[in-house]
Amino acid sequence: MANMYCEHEKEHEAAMKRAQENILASEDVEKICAVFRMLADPTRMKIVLALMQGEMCVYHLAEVSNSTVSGVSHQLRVLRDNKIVKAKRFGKNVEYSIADEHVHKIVKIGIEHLACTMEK
Amino acid sequence: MANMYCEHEKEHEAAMKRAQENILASEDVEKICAVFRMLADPTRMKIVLALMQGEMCVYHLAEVSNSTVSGVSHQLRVLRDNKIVKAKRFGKNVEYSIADEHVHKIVKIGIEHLACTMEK
DNA sequence: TGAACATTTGAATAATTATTCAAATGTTCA
DNA sequence: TGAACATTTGAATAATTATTCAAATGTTCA
Repeated sequence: MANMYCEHEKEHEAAMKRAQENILASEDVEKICAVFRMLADPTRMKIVLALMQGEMCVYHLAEVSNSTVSGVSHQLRVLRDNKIVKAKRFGKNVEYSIADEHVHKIVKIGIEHLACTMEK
Repeated sequence: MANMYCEHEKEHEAAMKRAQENILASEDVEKICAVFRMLADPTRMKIVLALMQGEMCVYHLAEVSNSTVSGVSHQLRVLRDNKIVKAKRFGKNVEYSIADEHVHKIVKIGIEHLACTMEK
């Protein structure tokens, strides 16, 4: 075969086709990113890691994440908007919790991945 | 019990303790975030989604992600630095692939989570 | 009702980061 | 060696976003 771009051109182009037919073609890429973007900030990650241990109110989350109540509340808003956490009011307090089981799974695998890459 | 902060104070403080004893106390929070930060950008996510279908060189990745070769190369560098992808040179070309199985898992669960939250 | 407390919100500021363009580096092959 | 091509790199610019402070809203209880 003359004029090859690279040694594995056939396989690469087949993979490209699969990728284009797949989710990549859709407008969902931005939405998938948004899920991970929620976990990409230290304050939000601390909030999520804390809530993985149990439900908590805003004041406690501020303390545990070494942040201010206002700052945590801003981040809780975006976490709520992106369905990472959910809120329930109890009187003057609002109790936050992890929105669904996928969040637990994702974070756990992220930690596993990190552990793996560090031990090498 | 007089002077309660909130109805579930006991449970919340227990969860706080667990969180503080846990990973939260360590300096690893930033490192965990870094893993997710890699998946939080559309260009990088397109690269990763493409590579999940098979190995590819830079030129193909630029095409499939609707980006420039230079832009993709910049992103490939940070993906490599964070152990999300790995590179292997074949003559003039560099073939990229997903670094390990955790990356596949994380992205798949992210997509599942999205699907779940959308159908509600 | 109004005082006390918990949470949320908006606007401003500072910091982070993706993209772009030009130039450099690596590799093959005649 | 040097021409051709693939990839990488550095610096500059533009855009995104976390944090902060002040003010607003929600809720309880005397």
